[in-house]
Amino acid sequence: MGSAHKPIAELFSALSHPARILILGLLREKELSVTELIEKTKLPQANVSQHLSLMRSARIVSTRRTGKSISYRISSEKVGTLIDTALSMLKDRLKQEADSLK
Amino acid sequence: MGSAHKPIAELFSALSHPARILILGLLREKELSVTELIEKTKLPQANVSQHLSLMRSARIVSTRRTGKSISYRISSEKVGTLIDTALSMLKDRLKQEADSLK
DNA sequence: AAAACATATTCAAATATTCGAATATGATAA
DNA sequence: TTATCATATTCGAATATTTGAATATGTTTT
Repeated sequence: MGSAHKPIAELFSALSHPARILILGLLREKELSVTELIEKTKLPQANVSQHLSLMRSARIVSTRRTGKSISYRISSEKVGTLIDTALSMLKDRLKQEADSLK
Repeated sequence: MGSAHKPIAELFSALSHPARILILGLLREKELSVTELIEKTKLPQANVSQHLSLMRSARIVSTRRTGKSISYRISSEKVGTLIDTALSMLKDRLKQEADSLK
């Protein structure tokens, strides 16, 4: 298996902003419209739309029209896996730090 | 479980550069000195050192002195898991694309 | 058709990241 | 100690990302 470094880095790059992690956390529960995401995140409309657009380009979310609005959803369960693994690493660190205090 | 969005984003950020993915790929096989990493990656010394320093700050690699040189290694198998999951997502996409060509 | 609503895009300013060149530090060998 | 080897840091320029404000587009409702 060759050298997929750039695409891998791009994938992680799409995950490398707190607002996007927040949005993905919400989308993990259920698909949501842009308006709902704006309400739940308290972020400005343009900002939410920009982050969604970036994640859509990176293909970590996808969309469908649902009546008036547009719903976003996570495009693969593996996105959730990535976030869970990252979270698990952070927890490991906390445990390590606690342990090293004796 | 609270809102660890920033640390999670920072972790992914540390993974969001092709040179760093390349380096991590090499370190997955075995721990390597900076000199060895420079040779294997063909990247300039300062550049390698900068990327290593960044990953060290992000705690995805750690170091030890080994005789003359300093060896870097991946600080958790979960870093490998993240990369594998990302790779797997990319493969899924290729399959999808192939399938959608009939 | 006009108004209202939902979402996207553009633009420029602010901020952050990356890079190479040069220099600095630190350890070992002579 | 001086020289050499291995690694790190600093600096400024180039590039990329993020943001808010404004505007545009597209869809429904009236």
